[in-house]
Amino acid sequence: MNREEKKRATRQKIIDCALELFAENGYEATTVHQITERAGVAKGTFFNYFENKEEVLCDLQLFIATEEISKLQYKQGPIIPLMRELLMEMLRHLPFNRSLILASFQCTLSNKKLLESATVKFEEFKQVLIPVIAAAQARGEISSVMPAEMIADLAVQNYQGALIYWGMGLGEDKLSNQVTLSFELFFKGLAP
Amino acid sequence: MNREEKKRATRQKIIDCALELFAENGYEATTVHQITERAGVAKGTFFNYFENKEEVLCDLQLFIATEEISKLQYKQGPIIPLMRELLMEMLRHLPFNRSLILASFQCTLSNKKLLESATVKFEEFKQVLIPVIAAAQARGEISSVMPAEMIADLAVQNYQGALIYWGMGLGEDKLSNQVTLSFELFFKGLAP
Amino acid sequence: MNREEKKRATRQKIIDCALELFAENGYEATTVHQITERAGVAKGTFFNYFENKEEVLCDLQLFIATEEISKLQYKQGPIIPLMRELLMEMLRHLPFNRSLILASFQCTLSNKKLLESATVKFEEFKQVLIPVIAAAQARGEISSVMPAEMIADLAVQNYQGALIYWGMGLGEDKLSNQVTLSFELFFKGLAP
Amino acid sequence: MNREEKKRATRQKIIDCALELFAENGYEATTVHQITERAGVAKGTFFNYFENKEEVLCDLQLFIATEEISKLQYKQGPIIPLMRELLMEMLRHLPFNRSLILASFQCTLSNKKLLESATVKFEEFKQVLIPVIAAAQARGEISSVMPAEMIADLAVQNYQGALIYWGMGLGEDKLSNQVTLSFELFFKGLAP
DNA sequence: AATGAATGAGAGTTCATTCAT
DNA sequence: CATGAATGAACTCTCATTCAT
Repeated sequence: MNREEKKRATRQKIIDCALELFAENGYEATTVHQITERAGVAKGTFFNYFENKEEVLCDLQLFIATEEISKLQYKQGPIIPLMRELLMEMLRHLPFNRSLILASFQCTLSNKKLLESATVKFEEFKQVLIPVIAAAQARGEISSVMPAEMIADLAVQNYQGALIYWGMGLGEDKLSNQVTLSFELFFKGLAP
Repeated sequence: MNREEKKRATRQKIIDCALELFAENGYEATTVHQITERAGVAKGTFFNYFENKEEVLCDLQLFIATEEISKLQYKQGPIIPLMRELLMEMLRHLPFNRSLILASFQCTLSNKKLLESATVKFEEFKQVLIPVIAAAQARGEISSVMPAEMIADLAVQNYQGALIYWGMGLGEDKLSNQVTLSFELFFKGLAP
Repeated sequence: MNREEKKRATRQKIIDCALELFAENGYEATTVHQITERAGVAKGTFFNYFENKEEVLCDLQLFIATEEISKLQYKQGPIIPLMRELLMEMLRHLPFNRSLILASFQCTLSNKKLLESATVKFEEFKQVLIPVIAAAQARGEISSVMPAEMIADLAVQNYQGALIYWGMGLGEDKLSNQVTLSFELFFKGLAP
Repeated sequence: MNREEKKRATRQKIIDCALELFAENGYEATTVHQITERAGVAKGTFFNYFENKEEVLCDLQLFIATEEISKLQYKQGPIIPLMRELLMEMLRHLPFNRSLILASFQCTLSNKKLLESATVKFEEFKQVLIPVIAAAQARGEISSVMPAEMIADLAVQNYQGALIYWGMGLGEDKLSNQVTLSFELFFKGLAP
């Protein structure tokens, strides 16, 4: 392992331990000392990699895999399998651990910047969905009773709701089942 | 205003200012000093009313009006109007303010006791819903493809999801619209 | 019980509870609130009787019954029975409780005024003893190897030592036995 | 001075200043701020070395040099010179300063753990003395009127009594004289 | 005389951050 | 680049004391 790799490894170790601890105790209650201790580095090392404690948050994976979403707009075909595929893809980027999901949420809510950024991402998600939904409506695949924008809103809400609900320890055993189920019902409701 | 009333007023003032500040800055970032300053009392006064900072949280209204829910089990009639009525009743106990809703969530997530209590409440909500849903299925009002428990799970998730989504500043202008919309789609999906 | 008596009773109740608590937790660790709570009065009442917390200390019985001591100088006869009588008399004014004795000491040491006053009292005790001892030496009752002042010093030290030692839970079961024993040996050492 | 030495120096400086201040104002009345101010370090530094304020006490020298005492049991010869030697050895470990002695006592009394530990040490001291005294009685060096245990009790009491008495500013100028004098009389009383 | 809500200075303690080594 | 001792602002919480009732 050369110097560059070692640095990346240290950085990642810190991030991983940080999220672990955030999941256990919450963002505010977690101290830099705890993080470095678990990561096996000195306290000062933390500040060689991050300007301040808040900055680790920005490196945490959020619930929204922006890249996956943006790919959606170039895809074609019936909306339902498309959405299923997208959801599965997004879930692949999430931790398969309830408290980690919840911790991500807690961090997001406890930090103005992060909350803002999450809101923006949701909004982007929605903007990508709208034309896809509108097209599906035009093709008669789903009901046109509601405007596409409203449906997009409900879809995003549905996605987020499933995540938090599951993160709280409720619902199906596997997150993917919880999300799948939610969207099954969702699309049934949208049947034309 | 006599002594007893004054006491109650002081206590309420502290609670109100606390929630306000939690909504602005989050629970952890809010200091007791800020709370008392805004409430116009001395710092020590806070601790005459609450054993510690954490305890104010317990006086905060959560998203679940347990009493309203438990009434549900004694009611009769078609499930959809019943649920609509329940939802409206529950919303009446919530603050009509996005950041207050979000702050409630943040507080819940930042405090183990509160999180536990919220989870329990959701579970109770679910348990009340299950027989109501099962009965509606028996009467053929809603689809029996999914077991009642699963539907109950999705209903609670839907409720919570709408609240958070709206709390983040997304969706409809009015919370009640957001919730109504969500459940409209939800019940459409459940059509037999 | 008339008004005046009631006042005295309240005052005494406060003093008693205070010493009790001092014995349990020490002077500094005892709060006025604890005292008034145990005494069954309101916090404010404490300050109707004492200017401040420190002042209760002054009302506490110390280890030295000054009055008894001063009587000594007018008494006559062989020194050993005289001293025995004095000691027994002094013990009668002490609490028969190890932790109360120890608490008295702790209070004395934790308060400059009280320490000063205790030192003065010991000095007075010594001054009363000196002529008595000198007279006994002149009568040949006790050894003249040591000057009277030195003997007086050792006597007072002996008295205090027995009290503290017993207060710590060590030595004889009964305080009077511990003191008697100490002085028995003391006087044996002083045999001419 | 390297890093490790500097650490030890800082720690010792804090301990020294703490005891100084305890001697001046007592344990409870001394604040961590005062200690660090006098030691010339920041307030936080105190807590890098001690978990809390109470912990400095544990580093304070008590009145009983346990090691010296335990050596006693392996020594032989007439008891009186043996005891003289032991006492002198023990005094060598004590501060030659009245208020420091008194402060040690006050700290001991103001802290349950410390009091317990001091009582245990006194008890140990006694247990070491008992066989030594019994042997001396068997050899006819000292009177057998009192049981060895009782004599041990009085010896320990005598030692402690001399310390406190001298600590209060009374008695001989030098502590060693006060202790020597006390034990001279003590052993005279024990003459067979 | 008794009450107890209000006060606020000040206590112990925490912890993100710095910087000399 | 890693270290960890030092920092000090800021925190929660305590409590003797006051004073309107």
